[in-house]
Amino acid sequence: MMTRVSLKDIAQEIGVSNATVSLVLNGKEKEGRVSKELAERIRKKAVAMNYHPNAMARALRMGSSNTIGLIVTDSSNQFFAKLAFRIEEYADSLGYSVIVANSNENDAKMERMIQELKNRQVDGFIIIPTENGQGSINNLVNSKVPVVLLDRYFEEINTHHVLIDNFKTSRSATEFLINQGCKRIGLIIYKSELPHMQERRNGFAEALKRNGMYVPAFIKEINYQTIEENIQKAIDDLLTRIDPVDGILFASNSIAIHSLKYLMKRNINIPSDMKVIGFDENDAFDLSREPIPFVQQPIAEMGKLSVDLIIKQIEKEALNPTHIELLADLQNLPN
Amino acid sequence: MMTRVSLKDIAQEIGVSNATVSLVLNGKEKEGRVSKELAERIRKKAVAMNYHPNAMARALRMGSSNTIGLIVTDSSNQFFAKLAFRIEEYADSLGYSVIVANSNENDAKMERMIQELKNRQVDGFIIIPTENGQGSINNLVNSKVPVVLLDRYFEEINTHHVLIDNFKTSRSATEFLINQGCKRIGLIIYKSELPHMQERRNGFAEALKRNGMYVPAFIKEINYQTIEENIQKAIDDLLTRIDPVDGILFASNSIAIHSLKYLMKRNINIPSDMKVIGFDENDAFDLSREPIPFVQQPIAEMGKLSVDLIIKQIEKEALNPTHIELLADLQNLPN
DNA sequence: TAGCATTGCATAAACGATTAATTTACTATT
DNA sequence: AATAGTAAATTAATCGTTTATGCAATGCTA
Repeated sequence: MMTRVSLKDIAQEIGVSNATVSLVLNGKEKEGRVSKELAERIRKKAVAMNYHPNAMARALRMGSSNTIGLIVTDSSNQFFAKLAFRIEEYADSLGYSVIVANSNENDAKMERMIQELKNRQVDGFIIIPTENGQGSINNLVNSKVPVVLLDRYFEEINTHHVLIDNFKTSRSATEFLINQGCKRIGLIIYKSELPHMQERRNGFAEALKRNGMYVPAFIKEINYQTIEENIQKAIDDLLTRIDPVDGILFASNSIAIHSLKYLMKRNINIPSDMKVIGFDENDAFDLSREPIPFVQQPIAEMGKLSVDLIIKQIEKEALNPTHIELLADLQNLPN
Repeated sequence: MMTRVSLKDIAQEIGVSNATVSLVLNGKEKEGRVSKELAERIRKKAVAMNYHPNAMARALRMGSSNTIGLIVTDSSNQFFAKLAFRIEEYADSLGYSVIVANSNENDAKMERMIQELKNRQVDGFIIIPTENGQGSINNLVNSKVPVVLLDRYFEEINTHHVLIDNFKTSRSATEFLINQGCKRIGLIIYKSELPHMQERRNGFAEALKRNGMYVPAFIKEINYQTIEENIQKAIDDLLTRIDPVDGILFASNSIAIHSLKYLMKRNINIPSDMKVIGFDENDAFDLSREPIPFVQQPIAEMGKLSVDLIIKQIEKEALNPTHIELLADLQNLPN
């Protein structure tokens, strides 16, 4: 590996101190009072020698790295993948790099990733927290590390967060099914104490109660780790009742995908036999027999807002916890 | 931001030099000859003080960071997203971190990302190169930076690469369509000089020639940047001929998705009106009216092999360029 | 022409780790 | 008792930056 060009190399070539070179290359020649001609010579030399600053050395010295740590639960999930992509894209345009880590919905791994990213001197975190990751997040917030929670949050932790209004969104998704003529509507949702899931659940319940259609047994809670079996069982349950459901709301992207696969396997026709609506966009929703209606979260905007929030914290220090709740559209609705 | 605990802090607390602390925490107490009791005290203290080494300082001093730079063209594409996920997962199990960057199929951005990752002292690169990124890759290889090309490669650059046998795979995908009874088979493929695309094209042609069915006009080349319009035009062309095609091979994941959406819009029924086969898995393939046959690349294995290759280079230096070509299965075939 | 400000640059410490070289204090050997 | 050997630690240099401080030389003022 060819040895890299350092400040010192430029300094030696020109015959000045590396302090001078550093000042010039950081545009501080005014304050540093370096003569125009010398500054110009240094800049030329830097380009000629193909100099690039060592980000590690700089981060070490400065105590900051112009880097944002992003922790998602599963970067291979299309929703999070797009979110990560947008975040990287926008942060890049503002001169920040992003390091993405996966928690796999595992609290311990999230904690480990936080530590790893801290070791890498990231200036702040955008995090999609895991179910019981409250402690880890709390530690971050208490130690004044810039944090933005994304897509999910904790009631007890008063920090910045960006997400959609899950209650309203879920309610209107449910209302959509009602308007489609469904009489018995089921919900497949993660068993989770996280408020964003609770709100999806509550929004669902609210819509049904308003219409006198609320049946607790139609709500099926499943585990992330055993999603496939749980979904099959849930659907079997919902279908083999005396009063089988005629509509289902899927409370997440993965739930929707797995459910649709199983419904297909069971030869249930959508929407003639069963009407459904899912969360978060997926190519599959557009390509199924009939387009599958879904809740489209404003991914680019969520990404942009969380980057803005994290950078504000990084650069200004003081900022009152901002809670952003965006509206989500329903897509692929039948006309 | 609470100030982090450093080696020096531990050293001061215990009243020894930081050299001693460093030796102990790196398990070099034997060579450094530190007494058992002191070593134990140091270790205890480190845990008690919640010490975590500063990765930047270490990287700066050591000249390496235990980090792999991964450059993909689009991390929001399901194929690359899963690849990245597997790579991160496996590298993590070996004690390496991965930093993922996007090139957006843009040569200049790839070059910029290479530079950024270099600045971050990554120890090696796994890269899915862009169309004209040959120069950038060549520079890396020439300066002895560990590199593994993934999914694509360049004829002229003799470096490590991991990909599938695109010729054979494409040929058998085409043969599948032939066996399904297709008489006029089209191909939608990126206009690209990259050998992996050429091979997909050649494999396609080979299968047709063998069966006396080769018609150059059935091959439609499209641009990545204007994929949507190009695909629509390509499909329109293929369908409005005097001899319209009755089967299409899609040479990439995104091509397949866009094409399927358009075919659906045009009300072409698959597989009754038209038989197709795509590349790379996608949830959408399983959920469409009829499951869409596709070439399933061995993603986990590709990821694992490229990580192994890059780490071997990082740790051993000398290693003859290894060219790995894996076999890919056809999935979702009708029985 | 002494005094003072300004210009133009160099010096050196610091960030947090690693490690070769050195020092110190014993113990063992002859 | 002198010497050598070893165990246990310290010292100090180093990685590549940034930046506060120092120090000449020059210009300006009175």
